Parts: sequence; structure tokens; C-alpha cells
Amino acid sequence: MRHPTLEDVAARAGVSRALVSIVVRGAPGASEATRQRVLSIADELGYRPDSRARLLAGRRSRLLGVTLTLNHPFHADLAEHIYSAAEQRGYEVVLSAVTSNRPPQKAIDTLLDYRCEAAILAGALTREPELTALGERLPVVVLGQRTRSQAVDVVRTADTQGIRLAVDHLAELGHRAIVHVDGGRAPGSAARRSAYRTAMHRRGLAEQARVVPGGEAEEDGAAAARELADRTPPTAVLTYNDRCAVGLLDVFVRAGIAVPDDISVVGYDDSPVARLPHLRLTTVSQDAAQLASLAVQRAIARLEGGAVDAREVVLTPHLAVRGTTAPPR
Amino acid sequence: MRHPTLEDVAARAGVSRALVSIVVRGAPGASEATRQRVLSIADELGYRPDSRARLLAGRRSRLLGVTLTLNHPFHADLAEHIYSAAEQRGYEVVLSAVTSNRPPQKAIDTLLDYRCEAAILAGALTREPELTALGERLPVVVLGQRTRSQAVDVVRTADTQGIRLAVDHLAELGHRAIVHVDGGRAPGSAARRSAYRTAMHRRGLAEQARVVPGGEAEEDGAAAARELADRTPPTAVLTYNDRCAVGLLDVFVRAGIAVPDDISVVGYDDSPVARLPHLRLTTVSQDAAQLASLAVQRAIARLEGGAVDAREVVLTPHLAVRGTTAPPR
DNA sequence: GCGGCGTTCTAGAGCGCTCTAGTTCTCTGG
DNA sequence: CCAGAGAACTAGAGCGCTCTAGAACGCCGC
Repeated sequence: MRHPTLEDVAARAGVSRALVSIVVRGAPGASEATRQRVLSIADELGYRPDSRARLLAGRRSRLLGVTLTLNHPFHADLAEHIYSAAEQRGYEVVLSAVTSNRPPQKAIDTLLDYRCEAAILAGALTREPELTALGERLPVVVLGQRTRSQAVDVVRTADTQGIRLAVDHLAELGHRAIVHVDGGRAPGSAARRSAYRTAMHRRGLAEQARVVPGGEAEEDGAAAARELADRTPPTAVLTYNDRCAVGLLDVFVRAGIAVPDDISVVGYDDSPVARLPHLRLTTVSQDAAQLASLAVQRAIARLEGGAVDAREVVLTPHLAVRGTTAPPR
Repeated sequence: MRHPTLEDVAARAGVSRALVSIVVRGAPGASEATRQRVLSIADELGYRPDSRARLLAGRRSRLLGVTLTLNHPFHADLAEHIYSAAEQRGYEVVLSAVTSNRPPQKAIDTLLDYRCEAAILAGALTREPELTALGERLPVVVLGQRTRSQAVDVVRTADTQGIRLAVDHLAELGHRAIVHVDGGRAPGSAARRSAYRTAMHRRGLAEQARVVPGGEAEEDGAAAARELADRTPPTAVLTYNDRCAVGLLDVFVRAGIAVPDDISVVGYDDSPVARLPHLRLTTVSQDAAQLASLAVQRAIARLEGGAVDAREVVLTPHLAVRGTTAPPR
């Protein structure tokens, strides 16, 4: 009934515990013949190494802690890629969710209790002092967010550039009245807002720049859409994220405003929903796979003492042009 | 730099390791005075118990393993409630994600490697033999899915009843041509399909029963909607889940088909999206909090040898009537 | 003044593993 | 024929904790 241990396998194979340990770890120091024999016995007994004991005994735990928000589709993407990137390099991943009644600090604490060697924070809007304190204890990579803390690495996408791509795309189609529905107090919203202003300015459209309060959820986009539909509507809208854009689109369609004929819409994130055949949302795309892989790579580089060039890696986003943008009529 | 251990706290407090252990665990056997003193020293040193060592040494790990699908909004809800239900009862939770390149078996294996005492499977469509094998090793609670395996507990919502509620609601509004857009090969789809047929039959609408192939994603709903719009459209549609309903709604609105005036739509899941102000989708609601709490309760009951009455707990769903249903015109 | 009892504390084994420092056993070359 | 190298294997300590068994210390009643 109980789990078989190294001891059990060793006894059955007639070798020492240490040898079995060498074999199951794939470490050098065992002949091919015994390797095969031990492995087959381990298999037969249904032996699985106890990660608690392994973690405790080893000087390295090879454990990467990841915090994330469960209900955020982009984070699901990230997590998936973090798993595979870590696995490829021989690291394990332990997840800790940030939810409405499980604050970032709690999520981080449980990670620490697992004695992971490095932390990748995707879901945690941790404030700078806490972040710095954490960064002094172990390598920390903040994913997708800016921070002033010098104690942590950052892997993110260039928001400024993403917004500029969107504005440029719309401007090149001939739009001038391009409105930005912002993210309210959501993370990164302020940065995107000012990037929008700058981009409009560069296009000589500073006069037309107009920011409408939004948020990170569909309903925020919907509220903004109702406000836009009431007044003189713009010819194009750039939203804080895809969810917001979806809310917007829904209200527009119901109000008989055709997208992209009457109005063009650009989202941000390239989340799965943007790719849906009936939506085909033009959106700024962040490469989740690359973001994840870089974050993992960075964390591991810090751990293994490899050279880590810059504290911050900024990826270039690209614009996924789909069906919600067209020249104004 | 290194983590302080029990030893460090003990040395500083001038007591034995065992006493410190007693204090930090809150176990009986220490005087109030030393308790306070040890606690404050532990705090001062920033001591945090090492969960690996704790797990290894204790005969109980008080660890609950949970598998889930990251991109499923309902699972995010569940996870959140599982966390708090477990915490309330003094158990910890370790999450293991099922993703497109991380099959259920892998997710379960990593849980096992953490030596959790019981497993709650929300994301894993595990086949019966594997499930039975797992159930023989440790208490397993399958969440939201039926299974024939007698080795595991099941906590789920009565699909049959949920579907019947929806059909009854539509029938009472006066609908007769009620179509079901099914979930294809998605889990539980077959059960919902036959529940639909039965419910229609009970209403004397067996003749009108019509199933259109769908799926679990928005695009599946959209495809079904296009098919429905082409032929003689029904007056009401009941979908496999909310995501499917959202795809459906989108196509209808774009095609100028008014909801609920021309056609009523009922979803399934009561996911956050259904509650959005601009959608207000009528849907069958599963109580995530209760589902989660029951699952945790069951797992713990099995562990602690409490009486567990039935192998299966079936919750009663209810219908959240919102804005997408109305009498036919 | 002494056995008995409850409370507070400690010594030390042991959880399943990894790792260092051997030991043994070939297999060479001079 | 033996020193030396290298491969294959082992003994045993130790990771940070929990837990059992028992020690030390009052405090009671007789």
C-alpha cells in the first residue's frame, strides 16, 4: 500500500541505495547493465522519487515558483509555455494562484515555503518594497510588467511600441479620429495611455487624441462603447485589451454600428478570443511562448551564475491585423 | 542569507528544536510564556517552516492535489473556492495544470510526486482504468464529471435536471421549436444531449427535438448559429455551455436576428461572461463554491476516516434567468 | 519526606533522498 | 608483478522537520 522507496528498490536489486539514486537521476557512475536492471525493477515496483525528500536532500531544488491569475486567458497561455520551457531545462514548476481572496503576498509565501529557487511573477501586482525584499532573497522575474525595483529581472513586451503599431496602422488606413479606451487602474494602463498620446502626436494627430475611461473587463468596454455611440463617434478605437474590445464590439453590433465599416477596433493581447472566426479582432500580439521562455531562461541564468546582460528584456510586439480594421468611409 | 531553521530559532531562544516545533505548529505542550517568546524570536529571524521537511517528517502531509484546466473560466472559480475551503480546514493545496501539451496523467503524476494525501480532479478527463488505479492509491474526488469507476468519489451537478430546467423554462414561455446545440465530444455532452431529448419528450415536444452539432468553444457556437440562420430558424436555442452560447449570440446579432425577440438563447455554466451587463445570458448555474467545498469536504472525510455516505454527490443546479429569453412572437 | 501525577521540556530516531569520501575491482603499462 | 588510473559501487552523514519516549520539575496528599 505504501509508496516504494529507494531502499525497496535497492533491496530488490541487491545494490546500495546510492546506486539506485544514481540510476534514477540518470547521473553518471553506473554501468549500463545495472542501469537497465535497476530501472526495470524500479518500474516494476512502481517506484516514483519522493520530490519532498529529493528537494530536502539536494542542494539544488530545481524548482521554479510561478504566480498567476487564474481567470486571465493570457496567463493560461504563459503558464503553459513556462511549464514546457522549464521542463526542457530540467526544472520543475510549482504554481500558486492569485485570486480575489488570495493576495499576491500569500501566493508568494507559499512558493517560498516550497523552497523554490527562483520566482516568476505573472499574476502579482506586488509593490516595489516587497518586490525588492523578495528579489534580495532569490532570483525574481517579473513577467509583463514594469517595475522600478532594481532587485528583480523584468521580461515584458514594449507597450509603447505596441500602441504605436496600432495607431500607425489606423493612421495609415486614413483614420484621424482615433480614440483610446484605457484600462482604468489596471496594470500597465497608465503606460499605454501615455504611449497612445505620444503615438498620436508623432502622427500629427495630437489634436484628435481622446481617452475614454475603460477597464480590463468586457463590461468596461461596453460602457465605453455606449458613451462613444452617444456622442459623435470616432472612426477608430484602440482599447486597453482584448476583453475590453470584445465588450465594445458587442455594443456596437447591437447598436447597428458596423465594424469595421463604420468604425475600426484594435485590441491588445491577442488572446484566444481575438482569433475566433466570428470576431477576427485586429490586436497587438504579445508572444507568450517567447515571453515565457525568456523568463525561465533568465531565472535559470541567475541561478546557475550565467551572465545576465540586462535587468530588463523588452520584446517587440507585432500587430495581428484581422477583420476589425478598415479605411474609414 | 540562508533560510533560518528550527535549529536557529531554538538556539536563539535557548530551547530544544522539538519545543520550537511544538510552538510553531500550535501543538499543545508548551507554556504560554515560552510560546510567546519563541514565536517572537521566530518572527524576528523571519523563520518559515520548510514545507518539504515538514511533509517528509510528518505522517500526514495535509496536502490536497488539484488538477485543472487553466483556460476554463469555471475552473478558475472552482480553484479559488477550493483554496479557501481547504485552508479553512487546515489543508494546503497544490495545483497542477492540464494543458494541451501536459496531459492529465502527467498532471496527476506530479501531484503524486508531491505526496499529496488526496486528489481533486477538475481538469482531467481520465479514463476509467487509470481513475480506478488512482482511486486505489489515495482518495480521489472527481469534480463535475460522471464516471463509472467505483474507486473514486464524484461531486457534480445534475446535468439532466439543469437541462430540464432550461427546457421547462423555454416551454413555459411558449416555445416549441427548441433546438439543442450540443458539445460534440466534450465531456458531459452526451449526457446533456440525452437529457435534452428526455426533457423535450416530457413536454410533449419529442417531435420538435433537434440537435445541432456544436462544441465547447465560441467558434463552435458560431458555426451552429450560421447553420441555424440558413434553414428555418427555431424560436429558442439551448447550448452546451456559455462559450458556445456567446458564439451563437454574436452571429445572430450580426445577422440581424434579435435576441430574445426573434430567438431565445440559454447557456450552461453561469460563467462570468454570462453575467456581463451587455450579454445577460440566461444560463444554467452550477454553484462553484458549493461544488468546491463539497469536494474538499469529501476528500478530507475520506482521509480522516469520517463516514462518507454516498460515493456520488449530485447538486441541484438552478436557472439564472437573465435577458436572452422571452416568449416567442 | 516520599510516591504519584500533570505539565513542560528534551534527546534522538527517522522520513526518503543526495552527496562526499571512500572501497573494491578491473585494466592497463612498465 | 606491481603501481596507478579509472570505472563501478557503498557507507554514512545530513537536509529540516515531526514524533515517541522519557527526563525534569513542581505540587499534591498522606
